[in-house]
Amino acid sequence: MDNVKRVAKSSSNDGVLLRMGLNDNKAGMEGLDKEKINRIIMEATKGSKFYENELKKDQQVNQRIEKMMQLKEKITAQQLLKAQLQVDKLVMELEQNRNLSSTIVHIDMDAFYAAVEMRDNPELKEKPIAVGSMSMLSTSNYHARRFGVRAAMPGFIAKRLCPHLTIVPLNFEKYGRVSKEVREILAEYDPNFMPMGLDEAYLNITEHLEERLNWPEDRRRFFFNTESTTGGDKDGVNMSAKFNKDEVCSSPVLFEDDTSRMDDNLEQRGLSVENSVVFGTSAEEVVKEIRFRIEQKTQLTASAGIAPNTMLAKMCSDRNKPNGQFRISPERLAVLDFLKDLPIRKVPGIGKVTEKMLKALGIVTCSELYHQRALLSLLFSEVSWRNFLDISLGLGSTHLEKDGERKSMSTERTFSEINTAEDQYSLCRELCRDLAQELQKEGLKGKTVTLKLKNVNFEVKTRASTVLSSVATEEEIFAVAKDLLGTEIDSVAPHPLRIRLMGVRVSGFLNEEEKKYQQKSITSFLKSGKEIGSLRLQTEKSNQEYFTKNLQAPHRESFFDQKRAARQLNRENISPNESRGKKLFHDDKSSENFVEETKKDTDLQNSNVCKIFTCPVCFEKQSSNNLEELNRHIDECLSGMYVKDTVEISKNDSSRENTPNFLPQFKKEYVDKCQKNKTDELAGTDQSASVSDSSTNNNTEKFGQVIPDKSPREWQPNNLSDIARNVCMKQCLFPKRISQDSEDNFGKTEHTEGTSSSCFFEAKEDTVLVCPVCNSEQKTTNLVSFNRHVDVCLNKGLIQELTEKDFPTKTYNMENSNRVFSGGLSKGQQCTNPSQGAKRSGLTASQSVSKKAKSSNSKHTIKMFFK
DNA sequence: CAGTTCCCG
DNA sequence: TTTCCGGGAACTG
Repeated sequence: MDNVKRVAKSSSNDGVLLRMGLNDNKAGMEGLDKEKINRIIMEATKGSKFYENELKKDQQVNQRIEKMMQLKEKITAQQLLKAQLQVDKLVMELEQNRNLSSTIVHIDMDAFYAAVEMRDNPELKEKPIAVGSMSMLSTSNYHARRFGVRAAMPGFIAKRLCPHLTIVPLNFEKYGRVSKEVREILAEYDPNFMPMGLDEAYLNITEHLEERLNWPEDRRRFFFNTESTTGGDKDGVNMSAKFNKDEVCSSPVLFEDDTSRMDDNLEQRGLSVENSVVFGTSAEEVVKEIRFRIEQKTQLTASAGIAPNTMLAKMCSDRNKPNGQFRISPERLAVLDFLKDLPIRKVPGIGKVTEKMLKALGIVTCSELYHQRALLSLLFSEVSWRNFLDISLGLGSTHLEKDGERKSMSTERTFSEINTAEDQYSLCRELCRDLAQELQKEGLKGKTVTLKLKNVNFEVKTRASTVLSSVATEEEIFAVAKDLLGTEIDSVAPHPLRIRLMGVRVSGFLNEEEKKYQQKSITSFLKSGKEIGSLRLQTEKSNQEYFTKNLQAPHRESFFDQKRAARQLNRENISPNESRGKKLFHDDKSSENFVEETKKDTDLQNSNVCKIFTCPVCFEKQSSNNLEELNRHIDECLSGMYVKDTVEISKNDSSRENTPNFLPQFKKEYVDKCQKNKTDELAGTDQSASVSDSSTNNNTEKFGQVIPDKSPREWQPNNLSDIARNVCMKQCLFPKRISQDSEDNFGKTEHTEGTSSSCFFEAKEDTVLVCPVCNSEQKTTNLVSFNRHVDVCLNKGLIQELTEKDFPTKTYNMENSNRVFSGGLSKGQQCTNPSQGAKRSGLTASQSVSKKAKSSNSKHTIKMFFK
């Protein structure tokens, strides 16, 4: 309760400042006059619309926290105990699969944009500078940071903090060029390295390290660039410089690391006859070499982190910033030690909001995150708490997956207030045009169009619409977007819609197959069909007059108009190609003609002509005048799916008809079982529970240990061998988040109706579960019971096997357990290294079974999974 | 699927 | 005067 109150009361000013990145502990503000900075910012901020909105958002977060705290109050000791058990089973599994064999490097250019600008303009060197505009800064140099000037701060506020601040406009082209130079170097160490934006990258140097061992010294020797750089000496001896002699950013501190390597380096430097240096073969040396080469080539410094996975590497690169590096040695204890007092905010993926939520639970550091794992598993979604758990154990992905296909593309613009419909429509069209161009570059077509609006009070709204035929061209996107916009304009009418930002996004891209299908499908026919008298498909809104008027009306002179003019020019060049397809039924159509046409459409629509559509395939009159339904019908007609679908649907329906009779009884059984399970567990008579409960071991508590807690409530280690434990874990079910409205009993929390997220505790009613061990059909469809049965079966077999073969207890033999377990594993477990693969590596065993089970009506789904 | 929120650079 | 842009992912209804 204290917590609830405290959160609710927490001063809103603090909240806003936090939001604005001031108290942001992500980057330290060494020796700053924090008070003063905060005061200045408050003065510049208070009373603005922006500030009001920040307050509002802050309140929303507070409400979320309050809700969470209420939920927390309801959690019983039993629930927590059970969660602890389950989470700790998982912890053991995760520990077992911990992979420390990769060497991942995160490279982060120091104050990248600012550094580039300083390099290219000597006058800026000693000054506080920021890159961006008066309304927004992208980054600042370290000098400016001392005044509290930071990335993502509006320039005018920065100016108040630091009146001498020089603001340099962005020049992405230049940064891109520099970035490319850096990437060329990185590629030599890992051809598959993963760039993250212009100034960051991950490398997997595991292979390089191996090869490097056999390299001759000369291959690790690099020369100072005497053309244009300092040459890596702190005290000057500037080996420069055609030009740029004086403006080298910060003095490199390349060999200033902690280790004994330092002597070697000194030695190497001595040997290097003033202008070359040889790097060693360790990971640290490799990274020093990379940073050295980056600096020689670009005169810019980088920071780096070395660790067994990407998450850790990223946090490492932050440690000795700027121009430093840090390594976590690939040992479990080193990892845990690094995390011990690390504030969660430093973890990539944990931002302001999450930080605040966790803080409300008393969690600030990663070790606290670990200690509260059971509670978190009850308060947060599966994805979230699993992520928290990974964080607190220092687990992350150990390989660099190349970023997959793009999922959406968007463009948006901020401007000073626009409040007339015509301006808004033309702006919208312009955005669509931009977007269409970009889409075309990548040859993408999407089915969902999202319109984003931010009103003058900084409130953001998004409106989306998914259409059957995918869109790609300006007209196609605009056709959807203008409807969305129209709805919004109407919704505030008769008041004007006052916006400061508009954006258009296209998502739901077609895959290759769908593209093919799309091509031969009716789409183009349909689209042109709207010009055929009998098929008027365009639906128009009441604000249509605005729209038509708008495009014919003269425009204000503005940035956008200029841009539009430029684009128009551009467009005219490409339009012959672009619209060839559609000209089947059009004669030459410029956008003006298009407007005329929509107007006609509107007229027709308004006068109630053409209410009934006729399918152009089967020539049947359609009962609905809904465009989408018609489209669907036609698509189905075309692909012949219609017939097939009907058959399938009716089949399914009949099978569903059986369930109602079955259901009530089943439910009763279920509830009974839950009740029983509950008492079983408490009494410790349940077989699977007793395995883990029969403990003799009492480890001392240490953060991150497999068996960490002495508290009687905590899970205690058992005296089974690792292999037995592991198999036991394989069957582990994870706690389900307690939902807001589930204040009822223990068993019931697990059970909610069909479609809910609790599905993974329960198979579909009409499935039959077959135990993969004893091969007998199980009566229950409750996965908890089922899993328990399998546990029991397995343990029997295992214990037998263990006594027979006398396994060494220490070494865990995956192969063997797979064998023992063969048939019992589902997809997720075939992977030898679950949870460390993909960024969010999907489902665990029990989930994937049940999710599949749920998604299918087939009686044999579960059986299949055990094949 | 639609809408919103969070997070990152 | 003045508080960005674009993208992915997750959650909710």
